[in-house]
Amino acid sequence: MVVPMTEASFTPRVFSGIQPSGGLTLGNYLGAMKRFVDMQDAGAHETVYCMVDLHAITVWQDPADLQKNTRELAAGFIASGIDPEKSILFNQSRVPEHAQLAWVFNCVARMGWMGRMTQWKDKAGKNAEQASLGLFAYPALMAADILIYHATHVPVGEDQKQHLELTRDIAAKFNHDFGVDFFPITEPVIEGAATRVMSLRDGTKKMSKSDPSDLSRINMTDDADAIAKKIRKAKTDPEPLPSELKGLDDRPDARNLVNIYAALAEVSPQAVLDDHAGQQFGTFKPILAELAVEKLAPIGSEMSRLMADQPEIDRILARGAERAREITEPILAKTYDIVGMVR
RNA sequence: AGGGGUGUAGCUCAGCGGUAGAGCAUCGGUUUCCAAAACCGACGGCCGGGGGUUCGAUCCCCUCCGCCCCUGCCA
Repeated sequence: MVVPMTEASFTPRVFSGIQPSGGLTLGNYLGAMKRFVDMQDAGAHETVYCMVDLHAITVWQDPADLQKNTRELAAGFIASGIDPEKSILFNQSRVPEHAQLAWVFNCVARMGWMGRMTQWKDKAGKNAEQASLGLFAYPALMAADILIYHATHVPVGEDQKQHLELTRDIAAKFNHDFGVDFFPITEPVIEGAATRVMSLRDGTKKMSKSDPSDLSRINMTDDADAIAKKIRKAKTDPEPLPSELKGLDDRPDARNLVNIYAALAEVSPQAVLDDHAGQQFGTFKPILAELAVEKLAPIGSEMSRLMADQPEIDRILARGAERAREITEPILAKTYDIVGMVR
């Protein structure tokens, strides 16, 4: 594998990872998976998608659950439209170069950089003493995830922007320290109209797998009845749908349902209002439920079909890892050369 | 490492020798165009683990584990 040495000649390549920590929701699907599929199908970049199990264990994971969640996430990727031949799909721990490059980056990154990460401060908080060392070092592993592929583009949500900045800092410091132009300065791909899917019980909170109420979220494994029920019980207000988006400004719950409809139907929110302005929720909800069932139930059943064939999933991931290593092995080897490891 | 505190339902806590209770959360019902609010109801706990005293331990004693605070040690 030829390692391109100038910005212009880096292979256009997208890397993105999702933690297999369980509970794929509609938010993951509309916010990430669907975009991953679009990028894959657009064909402008090579696409590398990874279940980051090594990141997951920065906080406690039950081993049996972790295995199940990893396979379920893989099933979710495939059911959502990721083609394991078009894209490279695998779980992180199967490609050891991630962890190996992360160690090198641990020695490039500075404690101070890590300590400033807002996600670290949020998650560890005042209990930093009992947080794992891995949670602190997390951003260095993430930088390795990206740079072991020389990824030029990474789709990032607002919450990951700071980590990508750090990835760029690490790449720049590495290049500077060793006097090379080896790692690309990865560009963020900011989603335009990012679909932020909010809780069905509280339109001001993000839809989350950890919300105590299962009615607050739609799981990708929910069947048609569950999907319909959750939409029927979703929080709303007493007003009919407005004809203009402005009318949703202070109606987070209503806006959320409109946004979900728009994302599922692949139209703009305004287009949804054009069709449904004046409707009461008693009318709108069943229509939305029907749409959601139509779009999501097939994905859910495909997931369970795949989950029933575990050897097939494992085979796909093993194959994905093989393909990944064709990229990562030469880049790690070159990195070791640069750093001065005798091989 | 030493001293002190603490560990009871998902969460915050009450109980303190006779095998547990509240609020909130969750779920269901009534209501409502659907929801929300309100009201009604339900679910939910080897009372951190082990040992001991006792007729009997969540409650007393010992020990282990986890967490919090202070001091020290190390750097």
